[in-house]
Amino acid sequence: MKDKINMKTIAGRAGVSVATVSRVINQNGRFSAETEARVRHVMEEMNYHPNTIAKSLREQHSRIIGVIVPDITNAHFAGLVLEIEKILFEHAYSTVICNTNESDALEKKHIDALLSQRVSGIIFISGKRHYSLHDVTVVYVDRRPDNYDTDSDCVVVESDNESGGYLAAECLIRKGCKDITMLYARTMDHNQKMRLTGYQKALAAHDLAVRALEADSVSVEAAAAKIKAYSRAGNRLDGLVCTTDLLAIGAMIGLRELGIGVPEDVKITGYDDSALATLYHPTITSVHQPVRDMARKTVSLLLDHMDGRQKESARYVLPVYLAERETTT
Amino acid sequence: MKDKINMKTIAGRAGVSVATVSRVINQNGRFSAETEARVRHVMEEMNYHPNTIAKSLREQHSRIIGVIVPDITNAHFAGLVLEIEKILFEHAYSTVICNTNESDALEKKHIDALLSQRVSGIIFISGKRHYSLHDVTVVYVDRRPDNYDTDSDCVVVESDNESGGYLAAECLIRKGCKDITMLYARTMDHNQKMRLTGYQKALAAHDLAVRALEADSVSVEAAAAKIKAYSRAGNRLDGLVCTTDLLAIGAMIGLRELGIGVPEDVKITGYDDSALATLYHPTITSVHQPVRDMARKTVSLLLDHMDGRQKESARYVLPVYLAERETTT
DNA sequence: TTTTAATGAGTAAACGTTTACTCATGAAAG
DNA sequence: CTTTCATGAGTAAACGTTTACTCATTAAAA
Repeated sequence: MKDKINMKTIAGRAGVSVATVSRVINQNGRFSAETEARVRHVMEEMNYHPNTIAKSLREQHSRIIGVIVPDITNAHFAGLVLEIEKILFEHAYSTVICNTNESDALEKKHIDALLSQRVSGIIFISGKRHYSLHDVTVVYVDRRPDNYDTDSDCVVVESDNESGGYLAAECLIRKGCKDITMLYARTMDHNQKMRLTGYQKALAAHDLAVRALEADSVSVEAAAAKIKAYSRAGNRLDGLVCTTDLLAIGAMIGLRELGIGVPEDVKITGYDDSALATLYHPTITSVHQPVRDMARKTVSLLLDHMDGRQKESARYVLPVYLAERETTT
Repeated sequence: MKDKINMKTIAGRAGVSVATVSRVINQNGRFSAETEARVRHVMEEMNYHPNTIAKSLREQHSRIIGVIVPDITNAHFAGLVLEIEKILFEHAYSTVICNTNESDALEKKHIDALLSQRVSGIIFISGKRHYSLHDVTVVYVDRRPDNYDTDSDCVVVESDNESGGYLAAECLIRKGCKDITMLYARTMDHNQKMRLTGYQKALAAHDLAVRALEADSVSVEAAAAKIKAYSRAGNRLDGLVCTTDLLAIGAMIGLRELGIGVPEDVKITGYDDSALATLYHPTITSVHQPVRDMARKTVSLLLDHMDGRQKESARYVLPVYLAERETTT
């Protein structure tokens, strides 16, 4: 094993003390230009990388942010992670990713591991519960924790789900639909509820009857089954607001099997504006969430709270828009 | 600021020395059952989490693995990351995610940051270049680095792209296609080339003419444009092997605009067996890569090399299979 | 009873940084 | 010529662990 190279090595080779090397690296205290040049040269030569672990120990913070996400495979979450990681890296933070696979036990384990790592902060993407982690600043994005109301010191960044539901429903109404239904999945979190609320408000505003269908799960099969059952039962239907692009696709598959055309007979909206929405045939009208803005806001809030620049808890709701496509023409 | 709790705090409260606390935590040396109970109780009580940073500094390794990925948004990469993170976590390793966005400069920066963090290992997902990082063990997955041949100490896990190309072509031949073409994207890496090779071998084995189309990029639009131009130029076509599901979808969109039916007039295969393949209409026959196995193999190789249990470089090629669906019926 | 061995637990050094003190040098000010 | 002050750079403590040495106590062996 060849001997470790550390500051002492560099200092020795450059004929200075470790303190001076540290000062050069961090552009801190005082040092002459020629000292700097000599130190830098040796560092290059030996391909030296300052040991972040020792630095973290000394400085008492790790410059690591933990990101807890239910499933990185979900395109919407992946988009958020991508942006968050990018922005954090620009601020010289590393991102450690934690997949919980929706398991509470796994989430707990991940949190413990992050606390042991003395992460500078934690971002929960679509986190269900609010943990009051005393020593570390926490931001929730994409979903307000279920116990939001009870506990106050909680920072949340969401998109405007109620408006999303409203916009989708309003679009169908504008296109002349009279028998509109919403299709959501059984596992209904706060976001889904808000979308439902928006949908209800839009219909009420136009004196239309409010109906809703609950699929057993957020899957193509469940959506197809539900919509087929609904249609076969003789219910009239010419507009469908889905809480997810996947549900919209499932619905279309179900309707196709019944020989019902989209958008001729039934117009449909999805939610999330995922890649699917533009690739599918017909292309899907979908509510677009400002993923990049959400990531930006999340990171800036996190950094502000970490610096102590801001203390109060807050909730930010970012605007959405409707991307109109073939399913509503 | 309330005072830090560390081993000394715990030791004091439990009436033992820090060494004993450490031994209890790590189940190392000797200690009595009642001492253990007392220590554990105090730890619980104070909600103590051992400081990984100090531990890492002392033990000279971080138990962090860096995963460098071009784009976490790509479903295939996201799947790999998900599995890798899961397996690593089971082995008590953390995963720090590094998106390079295909930028060499960013990749370099990420590598420097990882080396400074003294990561225990680095996994390159679909990495272009092979870096000889002396101090850290490296495994490449999904793609063999371009300079693989020149440098020897390099561990690679791939799936069998040549077989994939062969299987896809063979399926079309079996279904009676005579005028078969491959559609690939200009940015052709080693994997794409292997798929092309497999395709060529299959056609040659059945004495069929080998043709290939190059789309300007791996996008729906480029694929649609290319396939329309090819068809309008009067070329016969009844089978199409695409190197990506996205290209397959693009091709179908282009053909649809020309009134050409899939699979009646032209049969098509995709590659990656992404979510799109089963959701699209018609569902897409696609080559399935063993993502989970690749992740497992990658992690086990990494751990073995880190332990020094294995030293030699190696290349592992995992088998693929063809998921047949509507586009080839 | 004496010797030997096993057990439980403490002491202190080391890991690689950062930074509060310190100090020598030389220039400017008196 | 003395005093003051800015500059450049070194010394050593601290961050929170782990672990090689200790050593006292007690049990087993002789």
